[in-house]
Amino acid sequence: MGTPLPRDPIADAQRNWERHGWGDVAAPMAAITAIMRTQQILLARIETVLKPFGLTFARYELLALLSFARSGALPMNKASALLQVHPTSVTNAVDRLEKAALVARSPHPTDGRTTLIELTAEGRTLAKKATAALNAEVFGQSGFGPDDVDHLIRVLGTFRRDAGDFED
Amino acid sequence: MGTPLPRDPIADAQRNWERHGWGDVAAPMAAITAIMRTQQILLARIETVLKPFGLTFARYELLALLSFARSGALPMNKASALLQVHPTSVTNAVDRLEKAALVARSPHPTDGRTTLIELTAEGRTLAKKATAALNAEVFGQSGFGPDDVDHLIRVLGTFRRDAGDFED
DNA sequence: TCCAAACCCTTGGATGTCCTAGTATATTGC
DNA sequence: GCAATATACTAGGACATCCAAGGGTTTGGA
Repeated sequence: MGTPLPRDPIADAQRNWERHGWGDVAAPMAAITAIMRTQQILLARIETVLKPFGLTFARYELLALLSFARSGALPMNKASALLQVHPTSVTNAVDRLEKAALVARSPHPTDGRTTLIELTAEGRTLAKKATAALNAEVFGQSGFGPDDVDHLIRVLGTFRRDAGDFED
Repeated sequence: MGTPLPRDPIADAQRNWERHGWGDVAAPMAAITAIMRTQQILLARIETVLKPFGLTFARYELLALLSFARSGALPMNKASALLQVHPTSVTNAVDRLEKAALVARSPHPTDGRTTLIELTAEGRTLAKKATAALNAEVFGQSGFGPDDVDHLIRVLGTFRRDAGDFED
């Protein structure tokens, strides 16, 4: 959380794995650990950019998703599926966004079980601003070169498909 | 979280970005989002394997780290630095591991501020078993090919170094 | 027709992460 | 030698995620 370490702790872990006779899985272990750490770093950057907007990444993702919906509204279960998080996480996010008047709940016109989430005008405005900030300060300066970006998209896309995220 | 989606939600997001004039950052956005989602999938797999051992990933990481320490003991601040998590997260993990009799706190011999964490015999045994399970069920079946693993290690290693994780 | 099964959302609980602040111990500088 | 600063850990709070369980609504088969 502070000063850079003198050595890469993940490379050290990989060496430890090899030293203990697990050389056959040391590399995948290191790759997976690196993904976990990279996610942590990226999430921290994103949260830093979103904080001035009063948003967290979870809430931003929901706002962004709604802003792309044709009607500006989505059923909660649909949002849960598209964001690939547990339904209770959506409930949680909607509760907070609704308190902030960025989204509103409304009953589904024909299905009494379903609740629709809809962007408010403020919500739409804030989503635009937050997206501009993220594009400028995170996505536009990811540190990944174009070739690496393409490779990541391809490799992780295959991984996610194999994991059952989508069929496409 | 359920059935596979008909289409890749991240590819859809990338298309939405492009459609709204953010084509220059759409690809990095997709790559970063893919990293976040991949981390989520991997973490879920890991937690599933560790659950029978009564461990979470956070606690496992601490046990594994200690099992590689020469003396079998580490100062909490050292563990925090190596695991790259906030000191309070280590306090939290140690609290629970200590309750489970897997680690023990002891005072540092010369520095009264420092607390050492030490593996118990049970802790060392459990760490071995959990590592074997993770190697067999997660790292050994990551789904990443050898070339992809090497590429991920290299690209994410550069990213982490640039992000200030280490100097090496 | 009507009741069981399926589905949708919410509540409550467990965990983990971070931040802020507070207490105790070391180190430093005058 | 002592006060000011730095370091180490912990307590409390805000958020996020998941799981388990409960109450309301729909659907579908007997």
